Amino acid sequence: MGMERDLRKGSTTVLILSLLRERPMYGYQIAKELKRRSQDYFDFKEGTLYPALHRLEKGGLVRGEWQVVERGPSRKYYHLTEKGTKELARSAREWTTFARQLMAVVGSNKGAEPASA
Amino acid sequence: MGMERDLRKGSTTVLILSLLRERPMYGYQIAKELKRRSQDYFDFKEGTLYPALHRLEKGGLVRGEWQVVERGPSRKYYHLTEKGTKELARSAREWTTFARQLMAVVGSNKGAEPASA
DNA sequence: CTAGGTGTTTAGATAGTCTAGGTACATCGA
DNA sequence: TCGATGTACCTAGACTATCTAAACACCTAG
Repeated sequence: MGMERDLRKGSTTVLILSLLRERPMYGYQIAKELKRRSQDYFDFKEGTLYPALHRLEKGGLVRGEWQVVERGPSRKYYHLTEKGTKELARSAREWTTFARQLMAVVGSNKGAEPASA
Repeated sequence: MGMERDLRKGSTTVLILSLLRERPMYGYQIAKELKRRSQDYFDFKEGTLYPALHRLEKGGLVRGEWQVVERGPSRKYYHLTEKGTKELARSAREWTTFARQLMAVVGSNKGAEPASA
């Protein structure tokens, strides 16, 4: 029923901003790094990643700069703007609240015995 | 940028199933109960709730039965099916994993000082 | 009489994600 | 040499969950 897909919706932004907080990165690198850190749990598709980066740049949260490399395709390095830093703080709080609220309701349904027979 | 909206995407199903695990409920009741328990944090809109219930029923996760009330509109009570119980267990695990993975990356960006100036 | 609460339904708009294609070049194995 | 794979970016179109906003029907309180 495509739930794995939707539960990730909206998390893309905060994940990207979180990585960029550490240092500037280019798109391909962001995807690889995220995959590595999560042991393959997060695996950004290009159709998700690049539009997201463009959206963020348009919104003024990141700024991208092309950088030519000796061998291989040029890379577009993105870094956080001041606005992006603030947005990261805001959305990190928001996700924390959301996760807490969700878990308060979902609670311990992991075992999933029906409540009453 | 509409993030509050998207972070809720996909959580609707697991929230509904979680409530129905306790006892059968009708749509309006689900919305009110969820709002109450979360101190207004969750506030299902009708355009989200009812299509979701229909989707779940179509998918065989819940079954609805009309019940006539003395005074006031009839109510459609939904209860978990066996399939729904299993799906609840699965998606609860999934959300837990997701929340853990997300927090591992987002970590403590709540304070949001840039990593290196 | 009117406003608001109960209770369900749905058409249409919005928007983030995925599929799947493209471009371009380098490297490695057969 | 040829093909597959990896790097690195871009995007059109489809999909779909959510929201807005309307409708319908009844009840109660002011």
